[in-house]
Amino acid sequence: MSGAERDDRDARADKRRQRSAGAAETGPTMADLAAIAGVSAITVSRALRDSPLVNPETRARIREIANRHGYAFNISARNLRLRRSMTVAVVVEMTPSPERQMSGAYPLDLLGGITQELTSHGYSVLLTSLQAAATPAVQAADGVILLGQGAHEDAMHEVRSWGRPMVVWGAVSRHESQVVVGSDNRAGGAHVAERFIALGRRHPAFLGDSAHGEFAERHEGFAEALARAGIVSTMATVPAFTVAAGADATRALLHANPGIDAVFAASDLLAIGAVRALVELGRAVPDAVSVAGFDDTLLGATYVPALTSVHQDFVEAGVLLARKVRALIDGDVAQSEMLPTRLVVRAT
Amino acid sequence: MSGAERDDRDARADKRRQRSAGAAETGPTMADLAAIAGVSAITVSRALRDSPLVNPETRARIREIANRHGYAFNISARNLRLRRSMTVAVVVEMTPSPERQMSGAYPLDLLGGITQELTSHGYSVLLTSLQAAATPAVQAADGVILLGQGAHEDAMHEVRSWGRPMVVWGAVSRHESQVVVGSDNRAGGAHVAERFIALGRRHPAFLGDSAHGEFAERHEGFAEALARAGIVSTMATVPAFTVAAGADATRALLHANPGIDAVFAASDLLAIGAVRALVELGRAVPDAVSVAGFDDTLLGATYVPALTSVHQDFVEAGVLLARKVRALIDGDVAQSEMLPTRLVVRAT
DNA sequence: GTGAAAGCGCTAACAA
DNA sequence: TTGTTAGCGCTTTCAC
Repeated sequence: MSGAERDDRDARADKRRQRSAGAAETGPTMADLAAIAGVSAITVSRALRDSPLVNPETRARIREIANRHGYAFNISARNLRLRRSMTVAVVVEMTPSPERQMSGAYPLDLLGGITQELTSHGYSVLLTSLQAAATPAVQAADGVILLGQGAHEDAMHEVRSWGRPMVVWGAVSRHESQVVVGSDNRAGGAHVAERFIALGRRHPAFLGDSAHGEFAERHEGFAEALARAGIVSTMATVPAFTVAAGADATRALLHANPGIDAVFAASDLLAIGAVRALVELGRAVPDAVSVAGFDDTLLGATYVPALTSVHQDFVEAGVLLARKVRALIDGDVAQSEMLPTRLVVRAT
Repeated sequence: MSGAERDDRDARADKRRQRSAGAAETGPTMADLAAIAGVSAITVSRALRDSPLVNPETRARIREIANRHGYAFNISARNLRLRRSMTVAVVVEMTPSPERQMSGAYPLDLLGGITQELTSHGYSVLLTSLQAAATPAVQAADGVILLGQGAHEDAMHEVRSWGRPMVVWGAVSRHESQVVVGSDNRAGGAHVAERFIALGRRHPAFLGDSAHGEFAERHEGFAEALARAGIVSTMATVPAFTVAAGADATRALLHANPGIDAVFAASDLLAIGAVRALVELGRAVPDAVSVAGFDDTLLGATYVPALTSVHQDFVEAGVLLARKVRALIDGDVAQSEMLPTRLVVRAT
């Protein structure tokens, strides 16, 4: 580095220091690196982006200088210039409510898949709750992924109104006009039905709530598969998705229908409630009554008796969600998609 | 709006369309609003920020115009100008490993608290895994919150090397030089010890791993409180934090020390493993052997028998973590802090 | 109470 | 292969 160049750089830095007294120390800019390397700023820009336009030697030299001077890329400047944020907002329901109790770490797996896929393609993941979603940063996101359990129609409309590419996690069949990624809830329900049939069960019941899109799909798959075998199932609606609610509903169910010999619960939490109530009522599980849950949670697998449950792959789902927003952002088309489910047979 | 003004705005928009053909449609800018309102851009800027410098009527008018024209704030421009990102990166271990299995939704609660506190103060939450942490956006964050279980020394050093304000979730006593927020693990351990003592237990054991900072704290609090009562505890180290590992370690423990009459496991998962092994070995829980876990997970509370466990408030912890990075970012000081824990007595 | 000027750091477009 | 020019949209002086 020549003396003149150093002077140049120092002068710049001094100027900066002067202008914004007290502001955060900022490192060198591309212009600084350019001055040091004796090239123009645009060449630095190209070199750092591995543009084929720049001479390999020049690039190597610039790279080296950047490293040596601790150069930090200014992403705001790029985003301003490029008019995109390279950011995807993920809207999650994070506040657990009694009615929508978290049945495990599943959103975390979803988030893991999303983050993995997005960050490896240059995007950042902006985490928001629906309540705090209307911030400028979120509005500026290039795309939105909407997670959250339940009948989140409102959330969907709200987010859609932002006019950004959007992908939703949930019940595929319910939202034709959206790009939705979800598990094949129908097939999951059918798997359970088939198992109940194979076990010779004749009076199965479903524990859940049709207002919840994914639960409704599970019920449909279940009821249809049973119907094909000439079996009619009973529907028991729960007011909440907790163990206690599952137990209460099961007690009521058996009071009204003492002949029930199989229960398919829309979630593992409800299933555990069902097992608990059944045992209390003196019905042996699984000898007298079979039980199956949904989600294949650690909770269910660890419970005694270990719960038979329908497994879904949340990490894969997260990756898929991320891929689809990316496609949408790039102006490509994206289709809704269902991930396969499989029944994990355990003790119930 | 006068014809001339409309022309102005349209001209601008046309120009924009021309320059960046195919680029994303961009809405009006402050300059556009200014032209429409017949004021200068800086007045619009001030009005939109509720600056007291601007006449209330002018402000109202500008606000209205902004709304009517669907004005969207450009956060990249502001950040570039202000030289900060108004962003906090949250580094989470999201990929569950056999050795560090997720024992519940706790990081989600932490994330919930963090997001709530941060977004309500104008910050965005940037979600990253440690693997993908070195992206420009993360590097540009105004602050970093490091989550993640276990002995994450490496992660800490890595993140600290970025030179950003940083706050860590974990074992407070282990990292004097960092700002750490954690539960009062020692007190938690002591609570369990006191209960075991009150129950008349004389041969208690700890199930965990001292290499894990938080676990070590739990053990210390436990052992010290017991020692004060003249009781010596046994330490059983587990190779992993899973139900199976907890069960194996418990079997080995009882083989070596048949007289064990109480087990304090460093996590609920391990505790469940302990209960399982004890029952298999014909030791009644809690009649012959008392068991306590840590985290007060849904998993433990739902298990049969319902697990006695030490509760920590993760949402509150998240809020605290967020508050401390904010303080650090603002150039204030922040101290490490421990959150109280409490013992939730259930069936074991 | 309002405005003019200037520039944050980067990159597309168009030369050379 | 490299450089010049210009400007993304915002806000901090400093002036009126």
